[in-house]
Amino acid sequence: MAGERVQPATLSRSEAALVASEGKAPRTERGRKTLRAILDAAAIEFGEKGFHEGSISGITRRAGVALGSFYTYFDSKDAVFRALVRDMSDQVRDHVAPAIRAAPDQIAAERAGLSEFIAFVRGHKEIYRIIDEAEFVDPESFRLHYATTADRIAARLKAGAARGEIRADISDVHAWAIMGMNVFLGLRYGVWQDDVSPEAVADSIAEMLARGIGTK
Amino acid sequence: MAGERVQPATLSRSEAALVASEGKAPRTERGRKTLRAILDAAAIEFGEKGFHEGSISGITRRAGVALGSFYTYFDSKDAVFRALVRDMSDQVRDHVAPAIRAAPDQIAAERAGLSEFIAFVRGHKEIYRIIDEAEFVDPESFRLHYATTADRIAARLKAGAARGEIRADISDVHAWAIMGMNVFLGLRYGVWQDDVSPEAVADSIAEMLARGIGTK
Amino acid sequence: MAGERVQPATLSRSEAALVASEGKAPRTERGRKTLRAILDAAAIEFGEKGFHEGSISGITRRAGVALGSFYTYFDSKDAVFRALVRDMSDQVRDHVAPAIRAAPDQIAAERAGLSEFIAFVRGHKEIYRIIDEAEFVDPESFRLHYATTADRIAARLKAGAARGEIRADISDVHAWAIMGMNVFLGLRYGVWQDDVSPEAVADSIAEMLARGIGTK
Amino acid sequence: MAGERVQPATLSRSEAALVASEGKAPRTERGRKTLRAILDAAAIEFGEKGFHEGSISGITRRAGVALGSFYTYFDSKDAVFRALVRDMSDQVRDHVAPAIRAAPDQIAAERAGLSEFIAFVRGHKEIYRIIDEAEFVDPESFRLHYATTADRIAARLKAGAARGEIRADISDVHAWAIMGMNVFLGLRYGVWQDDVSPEAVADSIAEMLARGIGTK
DNA sequence: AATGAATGAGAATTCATTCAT
DNA sequence: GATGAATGAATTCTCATTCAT
Repeated sequence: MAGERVQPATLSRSEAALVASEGKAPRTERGRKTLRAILDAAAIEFGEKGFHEGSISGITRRAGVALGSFYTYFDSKDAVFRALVRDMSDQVRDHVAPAIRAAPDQIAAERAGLSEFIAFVRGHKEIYRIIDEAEFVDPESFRLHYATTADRIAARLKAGAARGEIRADISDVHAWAIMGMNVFLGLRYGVWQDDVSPEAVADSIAEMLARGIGTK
Repeated sequence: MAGERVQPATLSRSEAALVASEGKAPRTERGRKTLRAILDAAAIEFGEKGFHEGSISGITRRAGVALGSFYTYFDSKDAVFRALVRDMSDQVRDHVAPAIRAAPDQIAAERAGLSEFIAFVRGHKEIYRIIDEAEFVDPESFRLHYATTADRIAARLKAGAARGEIRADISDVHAWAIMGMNVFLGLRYGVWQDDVSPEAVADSIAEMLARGIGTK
Repeated sequence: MAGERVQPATLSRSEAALVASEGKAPRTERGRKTLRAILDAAAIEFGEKGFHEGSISGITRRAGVALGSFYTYFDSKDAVFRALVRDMSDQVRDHVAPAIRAAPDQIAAERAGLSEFIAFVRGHKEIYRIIDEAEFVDPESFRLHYATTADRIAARLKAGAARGEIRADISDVHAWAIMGMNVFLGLRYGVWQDDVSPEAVADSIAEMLARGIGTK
Repeated sequence: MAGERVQPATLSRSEAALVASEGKAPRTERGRKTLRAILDAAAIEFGEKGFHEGSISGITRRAGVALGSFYTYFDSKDAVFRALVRDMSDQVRDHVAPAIRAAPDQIAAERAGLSEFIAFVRGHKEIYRIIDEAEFVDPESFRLHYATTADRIAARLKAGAARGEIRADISDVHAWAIMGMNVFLGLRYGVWQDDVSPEAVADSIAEMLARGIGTK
C-alpha cells in the first residue's frame, strides 16, 4: 500500500483546481514537480501513519524536499489533508463511474460499482485511513464525501426506478444502506482480507438487491 | 450529546473486569466513585473533542479530580480510550440485544435491531466518534468491535436460515452488508439528522431484506 | 546482589540511634519489624535502581507495606537515603576493622583491609551505587564518608610510623592515595569482575606499599 | 566552576564526530554555533546541578536559545549527557597526555600525569559531577571511561617495564590502583581543597611509586 | 523557489507527599 | 499504626509554523 503511486505524475486539471483552492498553485515546471512529490508523499505518510501521527517533516522527507518547501504549496497540515481527501474521493468516483455507466441495467450497475470499488480499494488501502480520519480532522470533507456519494446513489436508483428497473418505493434510506454495505464490504474484502473475490462479493449482494429492490 | 450519562453510576461486574484489564482496580468505595467519574468524563471529553484533541486534564477537570488521579486508574491516555471503546461496544450490544431476542422471526429481529440501534445512537452520539476513532488510536479494538459484530449477525442469520426464515445461501458477505447498512443508517438518521424516525428507516430496510434474503 | 539481607533482622543500638536521628523511632515490636522491612527494601531498591530511579512506592512494595507507612518512619526520600548511606558506611568499617586490628604490622593491616574490603563488596555490590550516589543526593554524607575513611587510614599510618613500620614522611596524601586505590580496586575486582581473588589483589598492593612506604 | 569555558568555541573534528554519533549534526554555520552554545551550557548546567536536578530548559536558557532548539541537536536529555561525558573524558586525556609523553622516564610520567590532572581538575571542577554521575545515568559511558583510562595506564606501565624503568611484575592491578589514587587525589586536592599544590602531591606519590614499582 | 534552523505552546506522565479513614 | 487514594508541581519531548539566507 505504501509504495504505490497514488496519482499520476502530473497535475490534471481538477487537481490543479483543487490545489489552487488551497491557495498556492505552482508557476514553474520545477514547482509542479515538487508539488506532485509532496502530494504523493502525503498520501503515503497519512496512509501509513494517519493524520495525527503523520508529520510534515515525514512528508517532506519522503518527498525529498526541505521542510520549508511544504509551505510553498500548502498553508497548513490541515490543508494538505483536505486536498488529499478530496482527491481520494474524486479518484474513487472516477474509477468506479465508467463501470456503472456501462452496465445494462440498474442492478447490474450496483454490482459493477461494488465490484470495482472493492478492486480499487485493494490497490489503494490507504483510502480508508484517509477518508475516515477526515471525520476527526475535517468533518466537513467527511460529510461532503458521504453525502455526495449517497446522493449519487440515490440519483442512480431514482433513474433506475424511472426506467422501471427498480421498485418505485425506494428512497434515500436505500441509498444510504447501499453505501454502507459497500463501505464495509470494501473494508472487509478489500482492505482487511482478500479471501473472497470482488466479483463473488458483488454477485451475492446484487442477487439480494435484485430481489430486494428490483422489479424482477 | 456531551452532558448525558453514559453509564450507570456504579461499576457493574463487566465494567470492573474491563477496568481491571487495564490494571488498576480501586480497592475502596471512594476509589470506585472516582474511577466512575473519570470514565464518564472521558466519554464526554473524547465524544466532544475526539481522542487527539481531548486531553487528560480535560477529563480530570470534568471529573472534578486532580490531574494525577487519572493515573491512579489508567496507565495512559490510550488505556482509557481502549477501556471506553470496549465499554461503548458492550453498551450497544447490550442495548440492542433484548429487542432482537424478542422478535418473532429473523427479519423482524433485523428490523428491531436496526431500529433500536438508531434510537440508541440518538442518545449516545459520541459513540461514533469514539468507536470510529479507534481505527486510528487502537486498531485492534476497532477490528475487534466490527469483527465481533459481524460474527454476531452472521450467527443470527445462520440460525434464521436453520429455522427456514432466511434463504439458505446467505453468508458472511450478507452479515457484513447488513452491518454496513446499519452503521451508515445510524450515522445518517441517528447522529446527523433525525428527519426520519428509526422505525420508518427500519421498516424500509426490513422490507428490502424480507424480499432480498427472506423466504417470504 | 538484590536479594541479600543487608542488615540483621533487628535494630542494633547504633541503627536505632541512626534512625532516631531521622526523627521517628518505632515504639512497638510490630513497628520495629516494619521499619526493618522498609530499610532492607530501600537498600535493595536503591541498590538496583539508584536514588532517582528508585521510588518510595517501589520500597513499600518490596517491603510489603502500604505506601503511607513509609512516612511513619521517615520524613522523606532523602531521609531514608541518608540513613542508608550512614548505615552502609558503618557496615564497611565494622566489617573490615577486625582484620585490620588483628594484623601483625601496618603493611599487613593494609593488605588485610583491602582484601576484606573487596570480599565484602562482592557480597554487597549495592554499596557503590548507594555511597557514590550520595555525591549527588546528599553531598554531606558523601564527604563525611570519605573524609572519615581517609582520616582513619591516616591515623593508622601515623601509628605505624610511630612504631617504625612505616616511613616517617608519610602524610594525608598517602592516606587519600590508599583510599583511592582501595575504592577502585573494590570496584574493578569486587563489583565488576571477580577474575582475580581479593587476596591476590591485596598481595600485589601490599608488596608495592611495603617498598613504597614501608621501612623494610 | 560554573562560568568557565569548558570547550573551545568551535567544534573540533572529534567533537563533530561525537555529536554526529548522537544523530544530528548541524549543516550550517549558524547551526554549528547553536550546538556549541548548547553543549557549553549543558556542561555548566549539569556541573552545577547534576543530571537529575539539571533541566533542558535550564540548558537552553543558559544557551540563550529556545527550548525546542535543544531537540534540533539532541534526541534526549540522556543524549547530551552521554555526549558530555565522552567529551569530558576526552578532554582530560588530551590535556594530560602531552606532559606524560614529555617525561624522561615512567615514574616521571606518572608524576607529571597526576600533577597535570589535579591542575586540570581545579579548572574544571564540574568534571567529577559529570563523569561520576554517569555511573547512574549512563553506566556504559562510566565503565568505558574508567576501563579505557586503566588500560592506558597499564599500557604505559608495560612499556616502562619493557624499558627497564618499572619492575617486571606489575599488572592491571597496579594500573587500577594508580587510577584510583589519581581520582581521589584529584577530588581531595583538586576539587575539594587546594591546600597542597598539585606538584607537592605528585612528588609524594612519585616517590612512593619509585620505590614501590620502580627499578631504582 | 528552496533550505533548514529556530521557535514555543502544549500535553502526557511521574511521584513525593499529605491526609481521611 | 496502617492504609491507599488524592494531589499538583515539575519536566521532558513533539511538531506545526515562521523566517532569514
